[in-house]
Amino acid sequence: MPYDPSAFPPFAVTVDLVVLTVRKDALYALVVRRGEPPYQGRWALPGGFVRGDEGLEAAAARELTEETGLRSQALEDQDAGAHLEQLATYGAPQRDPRMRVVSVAYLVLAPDLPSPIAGGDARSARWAPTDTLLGAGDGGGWEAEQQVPLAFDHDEILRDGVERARSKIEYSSLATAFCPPEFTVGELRRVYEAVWGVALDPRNFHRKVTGTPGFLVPTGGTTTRQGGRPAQLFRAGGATLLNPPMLRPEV
Amino acid sequence: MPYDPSAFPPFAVTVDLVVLTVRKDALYALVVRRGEPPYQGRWALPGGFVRGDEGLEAAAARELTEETGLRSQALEDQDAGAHLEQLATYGAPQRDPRMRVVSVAYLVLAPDLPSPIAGGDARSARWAPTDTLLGAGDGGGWEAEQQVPLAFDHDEILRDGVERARSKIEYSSLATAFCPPEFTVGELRRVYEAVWGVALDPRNFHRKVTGTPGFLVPTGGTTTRQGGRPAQLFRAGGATLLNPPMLRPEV
DNA sequence: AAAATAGTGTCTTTGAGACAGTATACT
DNA sequence: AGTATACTGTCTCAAAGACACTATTTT
Repeated sequence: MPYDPSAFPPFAVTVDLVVLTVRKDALYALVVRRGEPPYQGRWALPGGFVRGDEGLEAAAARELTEETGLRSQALEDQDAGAHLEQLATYGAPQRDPRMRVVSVAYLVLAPDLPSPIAGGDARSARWAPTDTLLGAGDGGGWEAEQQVPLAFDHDEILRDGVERARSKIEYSSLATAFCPPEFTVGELRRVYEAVWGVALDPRNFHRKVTGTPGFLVPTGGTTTRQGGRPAQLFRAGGATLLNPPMLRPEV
Repeated sequence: MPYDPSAFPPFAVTVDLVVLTVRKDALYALVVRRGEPPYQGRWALPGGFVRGDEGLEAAAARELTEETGLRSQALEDQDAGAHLEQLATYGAPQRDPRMRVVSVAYLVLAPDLPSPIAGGDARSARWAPTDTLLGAGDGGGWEAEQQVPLAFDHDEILRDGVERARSKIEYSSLATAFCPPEFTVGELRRVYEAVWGVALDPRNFHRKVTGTPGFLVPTGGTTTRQGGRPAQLFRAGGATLLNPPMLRPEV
């Protein structure tokens, strides 16, 4: 089979973003309302075309900034900015009725933002609980939620993104990407509880997370923003892989 | 930013395959020799264009069959056929000097084949140790191996594929994909040792692997193909996720 | 007999999970 | 005082790793 560069079918390539955050003890995803057909009026994941001279991750970072005002952090860069990683690529022949589109999905983990969506059109973008978006409220049906599935195959993409986030916080320190730069052990625990949808023992969690080398670095400060006894403040340590890992209960 | 389907830059979309197998206690990858420029004469990962009416995984399975004669197993299907899963997508603007190409890489785990490459051109395809291909023989340099890097960004893709295989056999039963339909505990252990590049205690490995529910099912037969006391034969059990996982030493 | 591989048993250490109990804030 | 959150200590159980020992084959 010779490699014939002149005889290839043309594709459109897009990036779609699964932007997750934790608020009100639940996992939320960013969705935008579609203004044109197909799926006009339906909610969809933010995304757009990759430009002709632009890398895939650059396109994802650009869309992220355009839609949320968030800056993604380079993989090396610590602090400041959301975590961005490639999720998977979706290219079923009929996933877009107009033409052949291959979409490279990216996963973004961001701290809860004071201003919900900066830079975007507030009427056409919102944070929605992933449980609601995926129709898990009740038997898995959409009807009970009076909610309609996301456009295109975005339900599948979102489901894959949520599952990736759930498993990655087990063996990496990525849960800190959902937290502000300084956070308490209790706040980190609520991130795990929201993402996994389980309750964790606060005492064992505290002992485990502070005992894992490189995970947390105390900043010296304390806070009482949760009420109760003042809690020590931490920032993310240098470790990216956790050893031992955080184990998800009930497996 | 309106969604304008008429104004998208055209891309070529290809699939590239990281086909891994274990032979002679080492991890091998399938590479093909390029017949035309660019990178003429260099080794590359097998792959090709996605057709206009073809899904991505279908394209990967088709290329796999064309290059190796292997059939991939559907995700549901057990037995027979190699494991195939999406790895990642590579789309740097200049990764192909001729045009803009986005390549969706797939990872294939296959048992060692009696006939190295069935169906392909034997002179232009071969199995090569991943260590050699990645220049890990010696300080990471290519010179010592008298070997040249793979074409395009295929070194990066291969490295990602090997790393994915290494981590997936930890918490899934995928190591059995490297084994024939019936295999012994010792053969399975040699797979782990080859993929991870470490030595494992045969006794603890045996106790652990036979004690993990759903991992192995005894077939009743025995074999002495390894010499020594006859070993029980097993086939892969239904479990895909291992609990507890196999832990990679020295982490 | 010697060597090789298969398989079992036993001990020690580590870590997960349950949970008692103490510390320090707010109401 | 009562309650909420933070943190420490202790116990038990499960599993990992080290390794002695037995079993059954080939050379």
